[in-house]
Amino acid sequence: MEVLAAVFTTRPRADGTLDLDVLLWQRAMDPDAGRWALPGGVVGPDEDVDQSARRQLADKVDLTRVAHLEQIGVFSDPGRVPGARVVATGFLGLVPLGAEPSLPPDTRWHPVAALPPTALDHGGITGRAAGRLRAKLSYTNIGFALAPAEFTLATLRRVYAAALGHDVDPTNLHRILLRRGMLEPTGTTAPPGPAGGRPAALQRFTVSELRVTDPFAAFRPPDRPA
Amino acid sequence: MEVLAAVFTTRPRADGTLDLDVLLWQRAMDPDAGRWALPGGVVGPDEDVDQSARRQLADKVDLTRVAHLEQIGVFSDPGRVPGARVVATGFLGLVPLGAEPSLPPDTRWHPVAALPPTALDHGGITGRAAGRLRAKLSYTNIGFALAPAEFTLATLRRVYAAALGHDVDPTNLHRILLRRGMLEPTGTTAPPGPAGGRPAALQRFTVSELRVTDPFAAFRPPDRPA
DNA sequence: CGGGGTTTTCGACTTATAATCGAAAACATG
DNA sequence: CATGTTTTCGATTATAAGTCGAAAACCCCG
Repeated sequence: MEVLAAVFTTRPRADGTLDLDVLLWQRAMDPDAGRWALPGGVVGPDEDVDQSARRQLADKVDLTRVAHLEQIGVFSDPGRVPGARVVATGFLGLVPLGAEPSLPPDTRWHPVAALPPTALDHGGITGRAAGRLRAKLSYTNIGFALAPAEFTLATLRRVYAAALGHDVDPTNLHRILLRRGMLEPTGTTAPPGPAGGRPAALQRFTVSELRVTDPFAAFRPPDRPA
Repeated sequence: MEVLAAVFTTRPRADGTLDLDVLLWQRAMDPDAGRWALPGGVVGPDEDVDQSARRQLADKVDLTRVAHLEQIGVFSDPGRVPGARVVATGFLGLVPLGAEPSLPPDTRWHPVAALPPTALDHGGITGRAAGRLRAKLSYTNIGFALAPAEFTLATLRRVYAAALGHDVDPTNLHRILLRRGMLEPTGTTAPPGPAGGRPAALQRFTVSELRVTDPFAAFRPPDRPA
């Protein structure tokens, strides 16, 4: 029994936009030596898989500030690794923008849109994790785990755009997150950029743990509060 | 490594409404002798957990017509069972209304709303599975796995009401499922009940595998098709 | 065979939420 | 202080869901 974590963050690109990256380390030994793998390892006898995933990230890639970590599924194909059968629990992890830890050698962030050759089934696990992230961005407050503690709406827009893979409308983003009570202004403003312009109000997420908004109010009972 | 499946179906109650039930068997041996447990068992060396769950259901409770089966998570607390640590993968299974198989002795359907004393952590797993079912009813076509092949809108309403735990509006149910392209009329009608009344048009789900409707179109890019 | 009772179906309206657009606000620079 | 830039927000439109009630289509009974 092992755990494998696809840890994502967004990192600045040259053109000012952000890129969705996943943390991978390059295998030195066979099988799949030279290919890139997800961090993880064997689950200890006195920990559950969630604790184990946290521990492995701290131990192996010095990653202690994972803002969110959740199971995405069990990968148990008998042939997923050569030799004896190893069952893996896959995780989705998120690190806020700008909170990247110093990485050990052989460990690097890679753009999810252009993965290097991946080891074993780690590419598939990464894809599943990215899909889960994209889905949850639209009906949960999971953005808190990708955004910095305080941020401008323009920054949040770039974070969402990077994770979703398409541009988002800033008016909608603001109004929807406000309506759901996920966002609130800090009261302070960020200094304007080099080109001037109105200074942006700093925002924060109201809660820093996963909250689900009713995906659909559909079929709602007559008397239930909205 | 074991699998445990919370298999649900809806069954008629005396008052004409439906009840959401889960399949449990009564343990004869310790630990937790006499308490009720989820069907499942140890994963074999040449099968993955999904195949294993299907096999166990077929072998142990003669359940071959599970219309839907999906992972809901890994349960790995070192103390979840006495003795050596056993990691379990939990599953949500669904059986259509009226498709109940003949059950082995010691195996019975129990109302989810009033579970008998459950073994180990099986009550918690059942709760998680029920929550997943309720969530997916509102943004997927998962109803196909609870409804018969053909059904009237009134029946579907009762199925949804049982699974969700609250009444649903038939007009909304119809219009929403139609709009999403999940439902279509068969062209035939069901005979009216003993009290007469307009005969109901028979309906069916258009697809019989899980389809997710965009939970939110939120943040949609300007040019993406709806 | 026509009226009253029953159930289903659907149109019409209201409300809630999201998408789009553009103008106003608030700053920097020359 | 005029001009350019970025942010913010109000106004409008579009889409989806919730609510209501009437019409449709059947039964039974007198």
